[in-house]
Amino acid sequence: MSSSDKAEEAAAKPPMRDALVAAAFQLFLERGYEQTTVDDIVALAGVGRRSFFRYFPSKEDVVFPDHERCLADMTAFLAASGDEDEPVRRVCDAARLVLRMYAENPAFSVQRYRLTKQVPGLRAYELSVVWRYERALAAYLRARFAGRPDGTLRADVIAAAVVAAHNNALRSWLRSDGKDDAGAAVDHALGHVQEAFAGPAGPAAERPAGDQEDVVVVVSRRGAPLWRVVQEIETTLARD
Amino acid sequence: MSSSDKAEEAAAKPPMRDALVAAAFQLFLERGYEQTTVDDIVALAGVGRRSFFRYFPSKEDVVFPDHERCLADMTAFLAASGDEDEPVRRVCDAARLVLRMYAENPAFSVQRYRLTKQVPGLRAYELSVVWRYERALAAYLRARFAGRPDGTLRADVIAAAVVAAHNNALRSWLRSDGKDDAGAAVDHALGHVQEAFAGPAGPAAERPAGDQEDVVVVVSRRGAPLWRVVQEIETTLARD
DNA sequence: GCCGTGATGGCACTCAGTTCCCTCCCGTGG
DNA sequence: CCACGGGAGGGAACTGAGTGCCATCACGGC
Repeated sequence: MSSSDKAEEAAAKPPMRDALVAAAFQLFLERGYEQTTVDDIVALAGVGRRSFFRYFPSKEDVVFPDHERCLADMTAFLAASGDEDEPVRRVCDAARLVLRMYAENPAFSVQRYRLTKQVPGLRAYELSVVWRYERALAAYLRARFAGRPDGTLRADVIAAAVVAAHNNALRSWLRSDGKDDAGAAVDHALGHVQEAFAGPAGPAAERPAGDQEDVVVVVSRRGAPLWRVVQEIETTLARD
Repeated sequence: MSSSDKAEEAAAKPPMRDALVAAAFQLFLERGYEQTTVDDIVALAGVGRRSFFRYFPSKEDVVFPDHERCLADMTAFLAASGDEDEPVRRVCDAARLVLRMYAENPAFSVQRYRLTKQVPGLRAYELSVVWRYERALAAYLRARFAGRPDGTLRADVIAAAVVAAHNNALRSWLRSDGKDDAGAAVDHALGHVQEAFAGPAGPAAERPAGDQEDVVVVVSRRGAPLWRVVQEIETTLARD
């Protein structure tokens, strides 16, 4: 048996880390997050209290054991992108990396979602994690939009919109207990964002289908005098 | 002197609360946030330790003493809005309430900005505050978009974009030490968001210059496929 | 056999936040 | 004038997260 333990340890780099996560979630689901102390966790895992804080900087970190790696993956993904890509599409693909991480362990993700939904402290921690993703996306877009007027503004807004769309789809998937098609939901949500931000500052995004006409649509309500419509068209075209 | 103290106490509802904020910021600026303990603050303010936690649920709260009131103002503002308003414009105006709060005390806001920029714990706390603003905006938009396809998605994305644009302008104003024109910067930033989201579900905002004729102008950005343009016309005419 | 290194356990400490109880002040009613 | 009550503040003691320091143990090289 000792040899099999040895093999398991060799397979998984940090057996202790996984044991702590398992023990922590068992207790969190039994008694709740705040009713569980770090001493409880290390007692169940059979390790010393000090070792817990060697693997997790804080009690909250044990709830999000793989976000650090995912964040590193995202920054690497963005850093490895060439200049030929459409930036908005690129950050949408980066966001899909996060979804993939959630989808790798649906049961775990759903459990964690239920926890974070009801524990304010965990919600706050999750916000700081999401914020780091958003800043990674924004930094990439800022670099791509550098020099453009309102480049940083545009970068920040698009990053926030991408994160919000991703989270909207992710949460509805989590609420479905992982039954829905997460990939399709995120694709759909990110599609809306790409539509909204495809044009104004980028060198025209290639549309998936259709042509690249410069389209201005003017809809006049019933009863508007024609000269007003013309005026609207003129002022609209004068802008930008 | 005791009578003057009495007068001061009568003037400001919570003299103790203000004294704690003043003492806290004095020490935070002297030694830094993490190097200042709650005991230091109450010692300088000359009050008991227990009283600190009577006024502020946590040490972080003393850094954001007026956000609770501002959040209440925003929810009241949104709740008091009639159905005739353009929702996107309405949430932009709600966001301006936050800017106004910052602009009321420029020196204080700049000091706080410098603190939150370098203390991770305060940044995390600020994120949770901002998140509550964003949820208030999103809840309003969700109610307004109820029934529309992808209504909640659109609400979440717009709320996130509005908050991001507001924060972008706010931060650049804070970095200028309160010298720039904060109102103009925020107007400009929010204008971009309104432009980006004027189309798909809400008819465009009325142009700033010009009168209020019944003319609705929908601008579809260059590069939009023709089927999208047709869809815009249909949905715009279908409403109202 | 000796030593350096890295992983772990254990102990004591700081500090945030809470609980419980005390005192003081002030107004009110007898 | 006094008794009473309630609210604001003070203070001791406690819990629990997170840290620093050191002892221990396993392992591999010499």
